[in-house]
Amino acid sequence: MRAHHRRSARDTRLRLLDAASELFAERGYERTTVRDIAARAGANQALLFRYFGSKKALFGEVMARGGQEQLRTTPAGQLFDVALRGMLAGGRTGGDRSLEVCLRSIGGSDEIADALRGLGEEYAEVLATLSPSDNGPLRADLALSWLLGIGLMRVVVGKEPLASADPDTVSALVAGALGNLLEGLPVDGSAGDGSAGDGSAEG
Amino acid sequence: MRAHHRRSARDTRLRLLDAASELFAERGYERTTVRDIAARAGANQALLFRYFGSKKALFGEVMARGGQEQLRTTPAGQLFDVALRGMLAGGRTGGDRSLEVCLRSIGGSDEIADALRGLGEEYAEVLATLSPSDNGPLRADLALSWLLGIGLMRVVVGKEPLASADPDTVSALVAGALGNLLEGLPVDGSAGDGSAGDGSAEG
DNA sequence: ATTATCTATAGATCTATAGATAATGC
DNA sequence: ATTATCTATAGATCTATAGATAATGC
Repeated sequence: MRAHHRRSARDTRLRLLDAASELFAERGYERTTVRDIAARAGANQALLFRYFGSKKALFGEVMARGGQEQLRTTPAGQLFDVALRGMLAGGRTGGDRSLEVCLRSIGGSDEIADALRGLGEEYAEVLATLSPSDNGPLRADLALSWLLGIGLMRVVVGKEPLASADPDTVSALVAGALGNLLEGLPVDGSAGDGSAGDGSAEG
Repeated sequence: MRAHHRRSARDTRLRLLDAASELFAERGYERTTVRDIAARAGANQALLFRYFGSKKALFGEVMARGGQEQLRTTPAGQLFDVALRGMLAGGRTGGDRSLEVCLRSIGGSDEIADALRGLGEEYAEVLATLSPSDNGPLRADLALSWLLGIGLMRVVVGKEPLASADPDTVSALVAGALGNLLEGLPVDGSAGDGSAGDGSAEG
């Protein structure tokens, strides 16, 4: 049972934010109502508007909060595999679910597509440093597309056998094929020394 | 100007079906209203219900109509490339847009996810025949995931440079990488072959 | 007379707000 | 007294239906 130690606007605000993060990841933006969020947070629905202004503003805070943590804490060479595994886990590891939120919210509104494009640009920028060829950015987009497509089919659509496949197997298959595409990907374990992409390439 | 030669229920029904196909592909299921459809078809909104019963039933007819034509008319070995190019064209070639409809409608309702899973199963079944290995179905799912992910990033999200990339270039890059996956290269031949894989270090 | 089409509206959501109530700090 | 919370409802959609009207075939 939820224990409302005291009446605290800060606590309630945080509970709303957490509830929104979960529900957006589970159902996407459109299918989550403000009443759903308030109910899970154990708060009154009117408080959501008091503390966040609007449902869209709350969505913005959710995306801003998690979002780029994974990007900052992961070396470029491991980013793809880490993000893929996070997606394959589907929230069971408590990691960042921003990509999942976007996947489930696509089609909802242009703002959602903008959010996914923005997040994608940050991922792709890092991945592009792994491919020295002139179309490195395109290769990075294709790698990111695969990541999202796998999340779509596994987590959102639930297509078998992918939905129940062992993460190690999926990761190995994808890494093998992607080795062709992103030359810097540590297919052999040693190529991705953290300095490979130096950070000077794309800004 | 639209010329209503005569009052024909059959014609009106067809115009509604066409308008729905276009709009669902452009905006997805949720963002398309029955009034939008009726307006584009030049028909009254009430007729949609008279002729199809409900918006969902109309969606079902749209999906059933196009859907599997591509599957029946394309040899297995070309299916992936044909479907990928259809997706890259994004409706400009007048081909089947069922996959695009699904992509834009994801998150709308469980029925949509069901529709995409069903369509995906038919594609994956064909693709699986290209990979003789024991995890052929999984490889097929991964190929299909890539196809959908590319459509998602290019058509729905509009991520650059992928969104403006030359279809031939994209097709060549993807085919090169997928050659590893679908033609049975033993990427996953034995789990102990750690050199080919992710390394067990998850990060 | 039949049936394709249109008008008007019920009924179900959902976001958002205004104003009342109740729990805190002083 | 201040401010966190709750009640009640406005206002905007959207799907779907009932019943009226108008264009066809006989």
